[in-house]
Amino acid sequence: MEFKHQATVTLAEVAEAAGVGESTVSRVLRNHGSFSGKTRDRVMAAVERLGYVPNRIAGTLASTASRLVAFVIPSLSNIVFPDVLRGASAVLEENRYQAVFSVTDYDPGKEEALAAAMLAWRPAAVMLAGYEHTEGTVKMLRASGCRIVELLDLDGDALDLAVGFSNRAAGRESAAFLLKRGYRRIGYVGHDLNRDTRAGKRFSAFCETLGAHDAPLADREILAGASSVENGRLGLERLLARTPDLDAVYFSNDDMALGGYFHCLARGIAIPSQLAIFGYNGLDIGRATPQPLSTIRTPRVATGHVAAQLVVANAPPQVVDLGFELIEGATA
Amino acid sequence: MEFKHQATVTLAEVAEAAGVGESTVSRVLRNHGSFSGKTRDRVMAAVERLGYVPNRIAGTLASTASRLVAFVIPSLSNIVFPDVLRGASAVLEENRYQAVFSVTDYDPGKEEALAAAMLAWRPAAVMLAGYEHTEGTVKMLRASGCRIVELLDLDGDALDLAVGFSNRAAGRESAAFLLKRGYRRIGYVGHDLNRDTRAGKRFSAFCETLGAHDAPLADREILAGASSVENGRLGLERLLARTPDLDAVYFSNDDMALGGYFHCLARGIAIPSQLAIFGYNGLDIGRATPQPLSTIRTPRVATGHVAAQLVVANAPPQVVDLGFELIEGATA
DNA sequence: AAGGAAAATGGCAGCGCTGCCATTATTGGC
DNA sequence: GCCAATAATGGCAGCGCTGCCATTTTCCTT
Repeated sequence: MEFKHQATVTLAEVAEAAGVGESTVSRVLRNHGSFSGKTRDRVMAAVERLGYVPNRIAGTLASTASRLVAFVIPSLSNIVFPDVLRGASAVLEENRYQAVFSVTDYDPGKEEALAAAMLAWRPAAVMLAGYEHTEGTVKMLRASGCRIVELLDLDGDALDLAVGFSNRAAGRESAAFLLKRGYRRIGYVGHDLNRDTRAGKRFSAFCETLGAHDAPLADREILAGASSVENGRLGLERLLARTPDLDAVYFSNDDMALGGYFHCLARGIAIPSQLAIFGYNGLDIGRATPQPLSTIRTPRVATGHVAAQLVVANAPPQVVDLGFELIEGATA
Repeated sequence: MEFKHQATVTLAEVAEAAGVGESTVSRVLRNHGSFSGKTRDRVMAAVERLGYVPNRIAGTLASTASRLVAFVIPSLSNIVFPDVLRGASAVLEENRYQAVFSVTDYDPGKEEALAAAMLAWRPAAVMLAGYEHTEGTVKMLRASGCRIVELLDLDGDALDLAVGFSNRAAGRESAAFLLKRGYRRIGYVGHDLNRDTRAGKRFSAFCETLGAHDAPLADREILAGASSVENGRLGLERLLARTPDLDAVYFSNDDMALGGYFHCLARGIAIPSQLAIFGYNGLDIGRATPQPLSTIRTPRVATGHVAAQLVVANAPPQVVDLGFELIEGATA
């Protein structure tokens, strides 16, 4: 059922038509090596006339140098990953690299299978989210010899390149901020933390910080499934039903926090006097709500951007911490 | 600066190690043709032992059959396109196809350049947004012989496959709904319509329908740049400053509409009694706001899903209308 | 005008695999 | 136990390009 390409024009045909050798056409098209202006014109004319489109498959095989970059990402629903792709694709396109991707649904087993499938394309680099990979994935990536970029998480040991920030630090600073503001009865609303290990790291650092200041987490509500606005709303509703005297709630991210915010609006719960809300990600929408959301802005696009630049430049192994920014907002 | 792969294991080496011929290894790995169980085991053992990863570049070149699907999308910020990718990638992964993408920023010239770059990978299919392409793009795609899928727009003539719904119908139904609800002083807040031609189609059909019912568009505010919540807020603010007596506003999409909604919340404008708000896309967040957003829900994920299925099945040229759903909500 | 460096060009092996064909091993029927 | 099917298997050309090397042409110098 695979598609068979029809009569495509080849380099040899262009060479024939232009009355030059194959290597000359190749040199002209890649603008590499020397050739006369006259020859260039004749080649380009033939290319134009025949509608020749170089075959990168053949080119890549012949040169054993790849301009593919593979992304193995957990999700496309969580805006984080499209943002990373966006940052990366701008750089990659400029440098005539091609991005290929696949989505793991936060499943490490699937990650391994998809990483294997990607390696079959012999990419210049594989970009993955975070540090949590199966042993098999790590072994395979190591053996492949291609660059490995771990994104959006610096709490662990990098295999090769790593770009992002510390989720633990984000959790810590979020807690410190709420404590500084005087909140003591703090709850948490989150989504499935086993799958989203980065959210898990934020949460545990958050709790540790609270504990260290004698204000241990008062209650938590963890919803199955992915993060969403509706789950945030529902989560806060349940949490407050159980523990009504909270004075602040930390959400696993802005989507969830917005759900909480809407819940408060709908129930007439005064923010932040009656209940404070704190998110994570710094989505644009959080800055357009009647009260700007208190949150942490993460460098998602920049992460993709820098990661792609490192790959394009074939930079030596390194860890790049892009940090994050706490946005005070008006909800906490 | 391109990356050179190091000593990779080849089919020939596996064949050697397993003590069989190359073609046998190839047959075993692709589970195609006949071979004995004993041979299979020996081959698989050798594959395992050597850590062999097949080279799809070479395989694709040899078979001249591609399992790549190329996406040329306008944006990754607009949730629409990640949603389409999500729907498609699930199907593609199941069928061992690989997705490659690039982002045009709504620039037709860039679309042409990127489409050319994609064709160089000899994909089984190229997926593009809508029908508006440069002459060069169309010519090139046609000549490539690969499948062409136009997404999210059915108002025009399909080149090959098309999956989505009619934006004009969406605009029409939105207008009809507002009129039916009794609104007569209707305004519009939108983003750059020259670039986002689908939003432009909705808008013109919307206006035509209003005009046909003697309630022509009262005023409009078009903001430069991409759609965003903040632009929606700002747009409504400006629109109302100029034309305060509007009773309803149609937004180019839900992001913009949410901005408008937040503006009303912040200014104490009663929704929908004082001002009605209508969006487009049917984002989840619009259902979690205190008043659910009145909007049209579009089948974004399904569009990607169906498009991928058609490609995988190598279906004959056709147009698939997935329709859309009007969500009454509570803001209009 | 001759010599030599530099520029321009062509030829061809080979990247790692698949598809085709030829060959050899098995199997079953009577 | 013999012959025809059928199952297994190997050999090798060739997918379209690039990289290397050899060759030819051009352009200076002196």
